[in-house]
Amino acid sequence: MDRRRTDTRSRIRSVAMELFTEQGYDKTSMREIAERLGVTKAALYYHFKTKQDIVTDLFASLPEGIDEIVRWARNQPAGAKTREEILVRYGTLLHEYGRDMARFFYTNQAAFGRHESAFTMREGMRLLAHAMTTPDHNPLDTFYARQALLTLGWSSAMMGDLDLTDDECFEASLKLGRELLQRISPTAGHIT
Amino acid sequence: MDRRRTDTRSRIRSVAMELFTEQGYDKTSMREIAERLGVTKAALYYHFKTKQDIVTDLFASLPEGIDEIVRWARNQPAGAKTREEILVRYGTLLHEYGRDMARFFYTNQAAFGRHESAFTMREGMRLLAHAMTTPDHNPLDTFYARQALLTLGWSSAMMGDLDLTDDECFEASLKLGRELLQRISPTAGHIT
DNA sequence: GTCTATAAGGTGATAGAC
DNA sequence: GTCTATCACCTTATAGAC
Repeated sequence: MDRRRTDTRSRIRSVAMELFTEQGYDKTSMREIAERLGVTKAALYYHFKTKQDIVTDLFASLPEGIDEIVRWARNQPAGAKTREEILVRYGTLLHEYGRDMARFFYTNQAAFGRHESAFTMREGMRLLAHAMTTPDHNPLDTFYARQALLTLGWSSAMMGDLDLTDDECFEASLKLGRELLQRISPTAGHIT
Repeated sequence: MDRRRTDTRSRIRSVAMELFTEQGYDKTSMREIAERLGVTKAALYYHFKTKQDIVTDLFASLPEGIDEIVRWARNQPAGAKTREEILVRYGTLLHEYGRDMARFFYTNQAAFGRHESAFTMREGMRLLAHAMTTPDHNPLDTFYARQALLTLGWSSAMMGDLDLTDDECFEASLKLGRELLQRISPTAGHIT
């Protein structure tokens, strides 16, 4: 049977995720991952060509999710309603991934700073804020849009120690995000 | 004259700051700092015992600033007015340091994760949110307080590319922060 | 798929001369 | 204060046997 063909691969994924969130991407070595797993470094390199590839694999569907929102938004009329829907979709996307993901990305920004294909939350957030302020992209409006989106990201990343469930955090930050969007000029995104 | 006694030391500080914000703390090596400065690594170690010491030195007055706010808050009556004043003081503290500092701390969280004396923005933010929700520390109120404080941090850290001055960012995020604080139960912090 | 062994080079940090 | 030289160790990644 090859039912277990991908077993080691997925064990690598989960151990790596564990260590990355625990101590950071840069501070976690392939040796460490291999040791906790009880295999050798070389075994890791059979499954993943590089260290970065593990991360890319872990969050493959995240840039896809962002991209999907952007594409969806393109076919919508610009305005407050679309802005809010983008916010909700972004929040839902992060919420589905869970707290570990958000914490991982928000704490390890430096690790994926200026690298070729590496996806960053910063980039995703900026893309969505851009879509939310179509077509004028007023700087102050963009500022508000970004802050609203960041509220969603941080809600999972920095509030883990509070006595609130994931769902409660999600809902609370969605409320805050919506409120921040109200600051955007009501005429933005409308043909005048 | 020993007027220039600290010249190299301060040049190290500014070059290190430059590289740290540019490419992250972990990805910047002592060799790199030394090279850009035109000195040897050993010279660096004359001025700073460790790499971490450079960072600690760069932001020495930041934990002091936070601490001062916390101490001030202890002598104030709990309630909405004190909460708002904490927010303003925190914002002003960050604003005075400038964008580079905020960007540095918000992007390099992983580098100072679980380390002895290393100050983290996360920790400072949590202390202040705790002070803002005295004495009951209701989880949802703490959530709102943290989000309000984070708004201030992000304004300098993630908005650098927008066509807004530092002052404009500061004022805009202060407005947002104040608004978020309104969510905190009006009775919080008052003797009932 | 996983192993041993090793390449090739980088890291923070120190000793001791000048 | 700054240098050269070096230590001890770690890193990512690969070749080739099993």
